[in-house]
Amino acid sequence: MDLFLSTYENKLDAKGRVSVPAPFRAVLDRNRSTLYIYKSLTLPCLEGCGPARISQIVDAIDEMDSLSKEAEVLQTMLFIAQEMKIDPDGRMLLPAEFIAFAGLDGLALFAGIGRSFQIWRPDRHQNREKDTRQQVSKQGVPRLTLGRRGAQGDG
Amino acid sequence: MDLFLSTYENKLDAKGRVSVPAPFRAVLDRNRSTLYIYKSLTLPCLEGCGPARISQIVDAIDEMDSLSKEAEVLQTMLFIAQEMKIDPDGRMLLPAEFIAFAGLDGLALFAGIGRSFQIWRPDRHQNREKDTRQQVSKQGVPRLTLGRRGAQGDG
DNA sequence: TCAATTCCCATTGACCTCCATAAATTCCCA
DNA sequence: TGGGAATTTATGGAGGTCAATGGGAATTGA
Repeated sequence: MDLFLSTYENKLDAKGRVSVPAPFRAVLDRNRSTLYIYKSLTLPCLEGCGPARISQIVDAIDEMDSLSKEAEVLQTMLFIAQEMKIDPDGRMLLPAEFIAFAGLDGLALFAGIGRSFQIWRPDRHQNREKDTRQQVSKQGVPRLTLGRRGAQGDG
Repeated sequence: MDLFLSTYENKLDAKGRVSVPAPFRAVLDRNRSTLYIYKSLTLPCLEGCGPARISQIVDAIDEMDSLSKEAEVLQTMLFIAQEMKIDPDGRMLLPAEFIAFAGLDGLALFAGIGRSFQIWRPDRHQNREKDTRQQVSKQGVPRLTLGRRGAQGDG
């Protein structure tokens, strides 16, 4: 199974170019997938995904009342998403608006979270892990039910 | 996957000409599709799509009582739609009525929302993203049935 | 003939590709 | 097991290409 995992910290040059971590590129190449980046609706970071996730959103919109609040949220996800072209050296060009939104300043931290990944300003991400550990020590961890769901063909 | 995504802001000149964003043209060209523009029935913006979307509307009308109010609404979408010619430089000529309807004044913001796109006066559109983020912070993101095995590996 | 539209050309600037270097990792062989 | 070579990756810079845009000429139609 193809997954985005681990974290990588790469430099963001003055033009807004940043290398997509090679392991992430490998996942995309394997599926001949294009890469979509959008500003998170809930966190101060960027998110990246492949076409499958985009298709889900489009299909979901067609199923619902296109004037509902829910549909509008999903439509927002579409028009804030951008298709990224990866150059021959494995870099993508982040629009200035995205850089500003995530507060990136010369560094970009890629955090793989399974079927998608996030791009953080490194120091913000550090706080995030710390905060999570604090919360866990207070409230414990969520239930993690590793049912047979995950057992289906992974290879 | 042929979809309209992301946003682009182009200039509208004194003749009413505006460049159709190259990625949108690519989608239309790939399907040898003509472009249709019409005034939104519900929002102060224009909408654009290819023949496939028009066909969906036509089919929907055929399914319903042709004398019903609902059919009349959908028929309205059809007779206000105009086929756009795209000149050799990738521009279309917006009718004065369309420009006035959307309140365009020298700028046109194209917002891709999947199988269609919208054309907004930029300042009107800015509020939409902001409103959506407020909505999300209150209500959360709509459920996207992350279908079992929606995993083509990249989502 | 006038007005509106379509086509053509030139300019600008953003984007993409190419090249070159440096660092890190992997591979190979002793 | 260790060291060195080869490959891969990350990064910086420069140039070519293409999209966007403005202006004007040619065409069309009333």
